[in-house]
Amino acid sequence: MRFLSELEGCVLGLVWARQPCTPYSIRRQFLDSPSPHWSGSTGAIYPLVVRLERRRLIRSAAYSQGRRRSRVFSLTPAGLKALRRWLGPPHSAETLGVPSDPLRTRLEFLGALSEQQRIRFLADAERGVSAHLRVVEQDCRRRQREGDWAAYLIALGARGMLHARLKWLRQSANLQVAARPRSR
Amino acid sequence: MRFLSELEGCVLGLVWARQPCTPYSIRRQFLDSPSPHWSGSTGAIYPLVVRLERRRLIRSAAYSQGRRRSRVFSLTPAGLKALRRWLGPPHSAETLGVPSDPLRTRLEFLGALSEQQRIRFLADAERGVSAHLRVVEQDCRRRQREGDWAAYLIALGARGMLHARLKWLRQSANLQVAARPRSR
DNA sequence: GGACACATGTAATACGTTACATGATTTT
DNA sequence: AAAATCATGTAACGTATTACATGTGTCC
Repeated sequence: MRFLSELEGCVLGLVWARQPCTPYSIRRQFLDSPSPHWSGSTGAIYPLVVRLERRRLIRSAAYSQGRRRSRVFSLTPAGLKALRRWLGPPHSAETLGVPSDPLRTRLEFLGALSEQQRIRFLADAERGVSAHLRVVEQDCRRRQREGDWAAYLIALGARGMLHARLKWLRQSANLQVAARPRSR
Repeated sequence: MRFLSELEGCVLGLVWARQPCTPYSIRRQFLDSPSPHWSGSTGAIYPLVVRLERRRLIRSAAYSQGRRRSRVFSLTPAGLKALRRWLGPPHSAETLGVPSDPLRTRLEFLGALSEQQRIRFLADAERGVSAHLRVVEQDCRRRQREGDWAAYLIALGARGMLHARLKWLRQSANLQVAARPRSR
């Protein structure tokens, strides 16, 4: 019984949540997601659902609308079991550990910029994160109104993360990173 | 002038920060990093530095210690330019957007667990994140003492993110996700 | 001097991305 | 009817991971 990758687990979860559903509706979720981590590219999704079906974690039923023919997926009992196992507990260190953050990665090398560039780096980042935060906050309120609690919690998590990031960026600016010339 | 990937930019930054340095010392950074995002596997690092050298972003000098022979890398002017370009500003949407979080991904499908499992999920996550937070906080204090401001800021960022996550997990538990049976 | 970690790689494998291809449906 | 979009794929490509291979230094 092999482990599921992040993407596999996520797709399995999406099938669980909206079964029966077409492969495209799964893909749509990734395309519409505000998180840019997965592109939801065709070359990722279509082969993946084939793999999941071969492993008997999902099964498909023929489905057609008008002249267009497709199929809809649903979870098998083994699929539900695999999903639960993937979800945890227990949680792995990769799940619990510090999530990666491209902005944090970059800040480590801020010293490679000129002082002026550093100031612009931080200002641009703060502006950009603020903008994203506003979008997520709106999303948050919408989901709360709609009463979909799972979606609301996810939005809350995203909001908290952006909020923490923004606070941290301001802290960084205050700590006068800009005051430490170290350009080489 | 092609764009740098995350890993390429990061490695370039590491070379910038510690030049002249051996490929292994680069790899060491990933192996020792508390963030589990990149494994620092040999098959990733060694071919990557070769690529960077072929693109004339870094250059190597022969170097030997005793009977063991190796090479040390340093940034070329083009490499510094590429690093600065990768760092930004301007920042891309992928850099600024909501960072991915395996825990958040999983929470979306919490309804697939039984109520008891959900409670354990949240408790286990809270415990695990707390443990990580303590480690990061200690790291934070150490770096502050050592006076390496760049490293301190990174640790602060990691701490803030874990802190936000923990707060969110408690919020989630309080919002009684556990009270919504939706198992299928 | 044998065991083990250090240091540097290569090969097989897996998988996500981009680009391309194709037919159905909707819009103009 | 032409154009755009929806929906479903396949192929080529790049690259990160694991596993394997090899030689050096250190420790008992």
